[in-house]
Amino acid sequence: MTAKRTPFDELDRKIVAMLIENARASFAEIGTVVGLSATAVKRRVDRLRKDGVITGFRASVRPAALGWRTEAYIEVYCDSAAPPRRLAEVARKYPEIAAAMTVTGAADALLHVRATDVGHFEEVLERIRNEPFVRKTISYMVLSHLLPESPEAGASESAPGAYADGLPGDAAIML
Amino acid sequence: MTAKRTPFDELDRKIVAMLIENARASFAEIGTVVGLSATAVKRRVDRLRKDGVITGFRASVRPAALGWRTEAYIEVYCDSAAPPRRLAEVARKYPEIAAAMTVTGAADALLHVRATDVGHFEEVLERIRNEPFVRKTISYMVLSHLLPESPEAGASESAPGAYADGLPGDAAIML
DNA sequence: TTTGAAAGCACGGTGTC
DNA sequence: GACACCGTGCTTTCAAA
Repeated sequence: MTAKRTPFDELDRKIVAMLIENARASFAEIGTVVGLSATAVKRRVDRLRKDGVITGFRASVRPAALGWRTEAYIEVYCDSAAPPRRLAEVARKYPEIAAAMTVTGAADALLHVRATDVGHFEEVLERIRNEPFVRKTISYMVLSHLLPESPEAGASESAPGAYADGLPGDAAIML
Repeated sequence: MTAKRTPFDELDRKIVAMLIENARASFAEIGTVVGLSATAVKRRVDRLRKDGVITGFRASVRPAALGWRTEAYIEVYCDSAAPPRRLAEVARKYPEIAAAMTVTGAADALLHVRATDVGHFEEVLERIRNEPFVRKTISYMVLSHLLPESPEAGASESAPGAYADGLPGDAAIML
């Protein structure tokens, strides 16, 4: 069966789903659930990593528990002359920027920013606004999360989503 | 020493930083780096989990590799009579909603949505707009990411941030 | 399948309150 | 004495060839 080299089959789906829920699950444990030997599971995991499906294994941390208590989204409007791509350099420079992307709509880009408090956020915002190609910004402070503060927050998180076995809310999985 | 029960010391900081980079690191490996025995490391990790600092260990997955190729943010405007809190129920119902939060500004809430394609997204948007208390929505499609598609995406992710050892871009850590 | 490594657990030791 | 923390030795389980 599967002589045609299936890129991503049902077994892979289950394995990925399990690793999203618990990245420290042993190969043997995964194997008993999906009906494979530990060795076979390892081979598949290695392949999934090599193919870029699984990009890493990381601990999920509650930002607030570590002092990151302020969160905001910033719409960035750039000079018509400067490409929003230049924001990538800025985003890499500031660790407070958890995500940066170009978007449709009036703004050129959207930044997801984390800071320890409002004072810290103001300082970060000031630095961004001082970038030469930034014309204007609009900030939206996050007041409270309506979902189990998942990965979106920046950390990957628990939250037993509900898309088959995998969960977009958790790890953006289709499965 | 440390009789006063330190909530989060330098050792914890290092351990968390290592686990964010690699959730599958062995306790012994962590121990040699931070200068502790494997047993001591395990005890601290157990404590960090119990205290809710570490919320889990998860595999990071590239959403596009699994078919989630469309991403958007949706501003939601609610009826003045209905509290945006009711969005929490909606958010839990739809696995496509990766994050939902109340925000400052004109909108009542901001949703982070993932879908397989534009057609899928349209369908999700339609369901959200049909919720009785939703008055209006404005969608911002994500065109491209300017950072290594980190956790923000929904999955927790790599992206070698640069805040001391921990990285907000990665796991929103203060450390 | 086999061999070395890691996890898990009970014990004993030490310093502070 | 009552924690809270660490380390060692042992057994079971797992990973890697």
